[in-house]
Amino acid sequence: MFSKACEYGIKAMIFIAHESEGGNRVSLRDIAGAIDSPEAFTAKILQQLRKHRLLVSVKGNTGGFELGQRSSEIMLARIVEAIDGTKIFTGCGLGFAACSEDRPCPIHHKFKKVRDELQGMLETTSLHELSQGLEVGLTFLKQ
Amino acid sequence: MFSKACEYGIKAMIFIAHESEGGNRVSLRDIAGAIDSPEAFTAKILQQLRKHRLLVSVKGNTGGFELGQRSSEIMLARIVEAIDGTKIFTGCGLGFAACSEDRPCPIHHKFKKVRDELQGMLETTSLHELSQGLEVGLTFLKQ
DNA sequence: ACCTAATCGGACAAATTTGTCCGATTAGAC
DNA sequence: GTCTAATCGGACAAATTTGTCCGATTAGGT
Repeated sequence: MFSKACEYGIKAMIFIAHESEGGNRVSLRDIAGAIDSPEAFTAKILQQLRKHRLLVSVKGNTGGFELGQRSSEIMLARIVEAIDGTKIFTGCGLGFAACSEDRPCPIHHKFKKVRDELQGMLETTSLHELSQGLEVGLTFLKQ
Repeated sequence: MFSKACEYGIKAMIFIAHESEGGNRVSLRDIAGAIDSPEAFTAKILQQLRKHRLLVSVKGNTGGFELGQRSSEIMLARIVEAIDGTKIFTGCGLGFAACSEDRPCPIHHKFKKVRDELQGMLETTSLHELSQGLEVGLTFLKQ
């Protein structure tokens, strides 16, 4: 469904949101440790998120990452878009570039319904909401 | 969403269903031509589908492929399963192997809802239904 | 000034997915 | 029997995704 990079990206953003409720900056090492991801690979993904302004980074001795906006304003859809692009929201289920209402593939209408529900879910779920689940111990970022 | 192999597999099965309404056998060459797929790669995918009894193949001069069951009995879910496995139906949105109701990842509940709708769609959509759209010119296997 | 701990970026490596090639086998048509 | 057109299977190649390494830069602490 999502790429590995996107999975790491979502986990990282949730962790950063959770840790920086009090405005704390988080280091790459802490992030990779918290979400069990390869550090160098995670760094690449955080760079992508920074370029999309979802993160702010600070270099130097006490540097690290913070959210680029308030956690309640960052929706999952923005993270997925930044890493995997919009194909998951708009792409054809059978991979056609020009599949459309006018010239639909055989599964177009049925697939669109599911795709739209996925997009709706991602567009309405904020990091704030997800970090709260962590806070109260209802959900987990590690297994 | 689906792998390229799975996309080809679905297209191929819809085409075979459509062509063999009258019991006609279809050659690999015809299939790959009809769905614009690389012939040798498509052959591998058809072998997988045959091993899962979704197809029957006949070797020799007048050989080719036919459906292993009636088109109304073959649901999309069986094809996806045969090629991509069941991870798309049961897998965690963040990639955890042991994500569950007991120890859910942060997006577990919201993701499960979408995943279940996808599965429901695939479980209730038959090849017969899809080949009818082709027949009346409402849908297309090529662009 | 120097040390240290952090991000940044480019080049590289490994793994997976996608795609190709070719020889072996099969069976119908003549 | 021979020719031909088809599937079958294994080895290989290309492309993409995932992951690693390392040197450069940055800035705080002493």
